[in-house]
Amino acid sequence: MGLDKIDLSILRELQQDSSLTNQELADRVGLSASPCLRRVKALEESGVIDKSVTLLNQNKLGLKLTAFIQISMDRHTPDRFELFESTLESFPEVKSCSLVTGQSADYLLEVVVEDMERYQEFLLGKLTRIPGVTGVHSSFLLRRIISRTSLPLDHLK
Amino acid sequence: MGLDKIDLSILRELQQDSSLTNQELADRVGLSASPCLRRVKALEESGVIDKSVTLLNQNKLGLKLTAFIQISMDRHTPDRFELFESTLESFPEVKSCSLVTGQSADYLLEVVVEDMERYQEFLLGKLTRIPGVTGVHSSFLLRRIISRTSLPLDHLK
DNA sequence: GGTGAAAAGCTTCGTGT
DNA sequence: ACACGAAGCTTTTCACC
Repeated sequence: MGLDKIDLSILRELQQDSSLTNQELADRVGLSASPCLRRVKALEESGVIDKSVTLLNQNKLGLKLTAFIQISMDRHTPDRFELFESTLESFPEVKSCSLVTGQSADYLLEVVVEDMERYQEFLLGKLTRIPGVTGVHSSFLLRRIISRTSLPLDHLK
Repeated sequence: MGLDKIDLSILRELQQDSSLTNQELADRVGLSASPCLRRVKALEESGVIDKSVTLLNQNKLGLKLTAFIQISMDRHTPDRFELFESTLESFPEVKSCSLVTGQSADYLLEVVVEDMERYQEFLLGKLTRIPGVTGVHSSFLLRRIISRTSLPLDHLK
């Protein structure tokens, strides 16, 4: 699964704009249409390309509050984790949830809601009601400095 | 900027797959091609739709380590922040960087690298060399439970 | 919101470098 | 492996209803 310069160039372009036509993409990476399409298909086939999605503007949708929540559990047993994770799946407010290492927390969540009132409802009405959740530490997004959907291809050999 | 049922339905579909043809999208939301395209264009025009991007598979690219880093600064002065933020922009390892509230940290970073050795290089060679960076607390991703590129449209009126 | 026709883009060949 | 070109098809983009 060796990726050459051109493959990386294709990935870089598509990471920034998946709505490019094959012709435009071919021009940008210095190829003609057919080999370009071949490469894209191969990248999809190999799984390097996962999928293409449309990103929405949170603020325009009225979702103005982003919170990062660190959560610790009382016991580290499989049933605790399973219940927590399956419950979280049903909460639309949860943008991401990661099991992480560390003494201070077990899970790291990113939650998106309309305002502080909704956040409070989420915290008290949903999150802290899950059995096993003991520590909850919230911090709120003030300003997004960097948000790359792109992966760092530059420092790959 | 009122979004009706159909608009939300369009956004839901595109958030999951931006490679849908207009025809397929129209079928899914129960519209014919032209009004469907009209709505999509309007959503782009209004800025609700930001852009479309291709997502890559981190592991297949050899980027196997994700770290969450909490950073605190010695002083909260504009020049400190500006230098930190502009320096971070040049680090390809940084997937996201957010200025956040809280006593324990000022910034929250998500960093993606190939392995622990690269991470160490990033931490010692790059991050901690930025003036003003005092506290650095890392935790590492064990397992991704939820990762939605989608925003929660379900609980919008 | 729907229809239909023209324009543009994509796919898949084959041939040649 | 890539470039080129043409046929056949789907999609997009307009008019207009």
